[in-house]
Amino acid sequence: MLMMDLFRSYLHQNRLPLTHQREAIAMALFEAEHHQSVDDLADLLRGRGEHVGKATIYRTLNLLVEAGLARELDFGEGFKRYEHQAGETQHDYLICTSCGKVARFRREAMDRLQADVASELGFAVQSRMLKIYGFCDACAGAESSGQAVGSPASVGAGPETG
Amino acid sequence: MLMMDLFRSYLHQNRLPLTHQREAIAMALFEAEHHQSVDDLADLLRGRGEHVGKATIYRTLNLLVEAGLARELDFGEGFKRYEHQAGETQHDYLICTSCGKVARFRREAMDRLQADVASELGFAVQSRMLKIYGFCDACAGAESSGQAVGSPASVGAGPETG
DNA sequence: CGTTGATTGAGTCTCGTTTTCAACGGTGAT
DNA sequence: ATCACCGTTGAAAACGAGACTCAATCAACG
Repeated sequence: MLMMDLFRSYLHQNRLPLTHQREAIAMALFEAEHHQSVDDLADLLRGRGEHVGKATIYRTLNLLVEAGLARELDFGEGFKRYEHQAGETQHDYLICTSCGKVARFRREAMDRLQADVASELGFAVQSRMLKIYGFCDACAGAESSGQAVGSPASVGAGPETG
Repeated sequence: MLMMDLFRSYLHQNRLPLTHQREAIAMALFEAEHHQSVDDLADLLRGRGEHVGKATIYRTLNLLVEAGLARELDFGEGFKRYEHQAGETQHDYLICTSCGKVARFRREAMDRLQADVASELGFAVQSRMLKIYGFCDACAGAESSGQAVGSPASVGAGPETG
């Protein structure tokens, strides 16, 4: 697997040992289709009969992020999620504040806009995180749409409203 | 002050009392120019001779967010920040991963892009959070720019890399 | 193989945020 | 004004994600 080779290469070049645990954690993340939490990964590994401490999962995920092979995500759930970064181009997120569904999308225009703004304000871009919050198709029907001042404050899964 | 009136109105319509603490906290946030942490606000209030417990600050900030008068921000510092939402239009953020400086910007194109994507994917937008990470002018000079696989993993104030 | 130096993991610690609960205080009615 | 109702307050405790500790373990290289 390519991703695994890249990880091995990263470890080797930084004189870090490739342990059984690191391999198992990286494999689990690389094989996963969606963004995984640390607990997700712990469960997944336990299911495979692997004994891996959570501290090690945290440490290995940080390694993978440093290696550029994974990205850290925060959908406001109170804990982080991780997804592998298979050399894919940057993508952005739509998040349903009702059911929590996350959809990914890509727009060239977004990259251009980012480059324009950055050069204008004198920033050298490293990465970005765009999250658009709202209601997905399925959830749009219901919802009391408590709009700001004056309503019952029925905001559900309150996102990072910024 | 307009913001304060809106808050009063929100409380009244929801049959919630306007306490001295709530007024003090809201005032402090409304008067603040930049995004404040809970500790910032606690210090500020203490400096004014107001005795307000942190639990109350948290609770009042949540109220303000529900009222649509404040927004919650997370710049990856390990704690949340809040800024008042004075009916201003949506804005986005550039964050220096080296010194932590935060710059705000606005682009019409961003709103259009958001609307396009949302309608295309069947989402009803509530809000968004766009954070562009990179190095500001001042910090761009130094930095070993540890680029992904193979380098010393010298990632500094690692942002939400997603 | 043996040595070296980093990793592992169960448990502990940290710290932001939430909850608890008894005392307190707005608010609207009287 | 006064009262009663009901939500608020705040100190302390609880909570939870994530980082740290340290002795035992293990990968890697000669």
